[in-house]
Amino acid sequence: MELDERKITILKAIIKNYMDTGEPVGSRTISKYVDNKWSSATIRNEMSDLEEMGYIVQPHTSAGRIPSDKGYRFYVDQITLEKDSEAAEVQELMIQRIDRLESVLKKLAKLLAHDTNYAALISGPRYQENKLKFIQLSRVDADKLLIVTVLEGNLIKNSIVHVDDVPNDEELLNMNILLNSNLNGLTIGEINLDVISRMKQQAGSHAGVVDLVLEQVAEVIRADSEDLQIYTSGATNIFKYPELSDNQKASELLQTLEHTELLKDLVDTGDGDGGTGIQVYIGEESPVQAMRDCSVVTANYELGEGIRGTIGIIGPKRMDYEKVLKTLRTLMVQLETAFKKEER
Amino acid sequence: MELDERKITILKAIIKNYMDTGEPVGSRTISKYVDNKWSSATIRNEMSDLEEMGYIVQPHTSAGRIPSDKGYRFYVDQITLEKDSEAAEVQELMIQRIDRLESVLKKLAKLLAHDTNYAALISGPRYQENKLKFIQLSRVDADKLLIVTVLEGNLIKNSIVHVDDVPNDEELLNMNILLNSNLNGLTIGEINLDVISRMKQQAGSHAGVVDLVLEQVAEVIRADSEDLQIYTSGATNIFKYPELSDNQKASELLQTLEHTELLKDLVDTGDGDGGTGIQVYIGEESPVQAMRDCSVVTANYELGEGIRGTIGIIGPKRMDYEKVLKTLRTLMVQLETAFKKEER
DNA sequence: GTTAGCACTCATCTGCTTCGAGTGCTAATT
DNA sequence: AATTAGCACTCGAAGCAGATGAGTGCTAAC
Repeated sequence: MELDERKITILKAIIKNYMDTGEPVGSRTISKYVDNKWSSATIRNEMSDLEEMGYIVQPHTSAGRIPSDKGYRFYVDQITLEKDSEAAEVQELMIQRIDRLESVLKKLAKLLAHDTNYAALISGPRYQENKLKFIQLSRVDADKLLIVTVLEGNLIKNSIVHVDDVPNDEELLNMNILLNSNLNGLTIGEINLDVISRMKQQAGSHAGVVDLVLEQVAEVIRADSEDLQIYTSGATNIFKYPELSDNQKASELLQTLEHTELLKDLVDTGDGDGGTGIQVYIGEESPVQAMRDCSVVTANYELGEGIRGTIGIIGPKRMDYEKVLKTLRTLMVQLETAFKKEER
Repeated sequence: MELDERKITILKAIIKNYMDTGEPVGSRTISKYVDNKWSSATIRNEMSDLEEMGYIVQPHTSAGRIPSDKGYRFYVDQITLEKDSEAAEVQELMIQRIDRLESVLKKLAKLLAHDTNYAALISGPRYQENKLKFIQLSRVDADKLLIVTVLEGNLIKNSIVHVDDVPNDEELLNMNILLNSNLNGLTIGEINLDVISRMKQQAGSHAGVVDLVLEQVAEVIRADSEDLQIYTSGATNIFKYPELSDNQKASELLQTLEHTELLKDLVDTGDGDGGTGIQVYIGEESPVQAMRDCSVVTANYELGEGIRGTIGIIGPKRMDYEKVLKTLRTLMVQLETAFKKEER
């Protein structure tokens, strides 16, 4: 059977109506929706065909139809086809200043959740290669040193350590030079025993401090590459959609959103394909079990120097794909622009 | 009427039973619970009295009784009286290393939620006086400066700024000395025009950089004192308690837990009274509207140098107060010990 | 090919009944 | 005087029957 013009119109009408109401939609509703262009009986016949073809389903015999995953998929593919040409209209979004990327991302997630009325998710930037760029030791207390570690991509980490034999100012200066000249540009794998023993030798009486510092640096780098940070926002928006908010489902979904490790399949896709790819997972397509009744839209951002992460929207299958896709596309542009500007 | 021995026994029995089951408890249940020491009829009479006195209520005529807020209050007061003498048994909790206080607190909340099966909340440390302790400028790129700001209490903040006229290494060294000698020990209020103009004068050709730095420092301090950080964990645990998990209530509660600003009344109490005070809010006693069906237990931690915050547990009114109080007490001790050790 | 008409299905709603846990009260017992 | 047995009563929960109505599929007419 063919998906002719009329079937497409009807399918779209069903999806649109269902998006609005969340209720199964019947033949008369559609008939009215198309200004009685076709009678309800005709619509019924077409619906019967559409059901046979798998685009719509009946929750039970005497109810209207709702779109199936396949139906949504068709709709989404249509949208992306149509709208890809249309230039993303840039709304004024307030990304004023990237003071701390992390906090900007959190705010962004909040904004996004509030704007769309769906749940938003954002993964903190992962840095492809954790190369050391800069290390600085300073004394902050009589017996404490502050270690500032800057990684490639301007990711900054601090730690404070207690030392027993505190170097004096001049020794500190030398040690900073020592550290930077030996370590800059290295990844953690490249800091081997050879490098370490050479440094210790050069450090002389303060070899112990070198050990401490290296331990901290290793910790910092490891922590960063292991802990994938994922922030969520607006999780409770799901209560706005009856089909998701029965107790069983809501609980499961919210629990999943609370546990970062369950979400990593959503943000881990950025490996191969390029930066701004947008994925739409409808129902069973989702890699996350608890989201089989939802749709998930994810977008990968990439902010130069290999800093990349993922932004996602989680909502009911009847989400407003058009709006979400557009919002995400716009956001990507803005985020990258803002970052470039800051970067200069 | 007097709360005699028997009434107290019965009241406690009702509360204990209700804690286990979450169902209203009847006279026969209690009779069995006390090994038929008294018949159900006697219990009924006593229950009638207890109801009149306001310690228990009937959800409806033909149901058993459940404790009222007043009943819980009595119970909790009893516990704290009895157990205050008992030394808190220190379980081995893994607070290995305070590398970043923030991340430790987050983990703690997670642990706590998991341990108790209630929702946990933790407020990031607030610093009483944001005095500057140390500032350091370094060049990290051809045209970018890293500003590290350490506040009293070893709170470290970083920012990276772009500058057009980058000072050379020697100038940077001088500028660091200039910044530290002028600003150390000052609060933001104390950095007035007088100080600023004096510094600019001394900075000579790089007065612009001073401006940039001061702007960042001000931002850092302001951001820290304004944004009260509150982390929650295990929010979805509330689905384990039927009396909280009907859709309306669960949604409201979860929404509240998502919005930091609604929680600040819970953590803001630390003003007057000393460090380790533990508060128990039962039902209507809670300062937060959405928690009128819950009980909330909060504890204030104080980690020297005026760093203080709050840890809280949110659960059903029939929470295991004994366990929660004990856990929190233990935690406070551990947290302070771990911090002291790190501090040395 | 389209549509009107009609019998049929089935989830939802309403009212009714039954069931039983639990109460309060009274009278008997200790 | 305190305790207890006994009994009538209350009321939510659960189950069932019928009414309702939205929506369908099918057939026959246009």
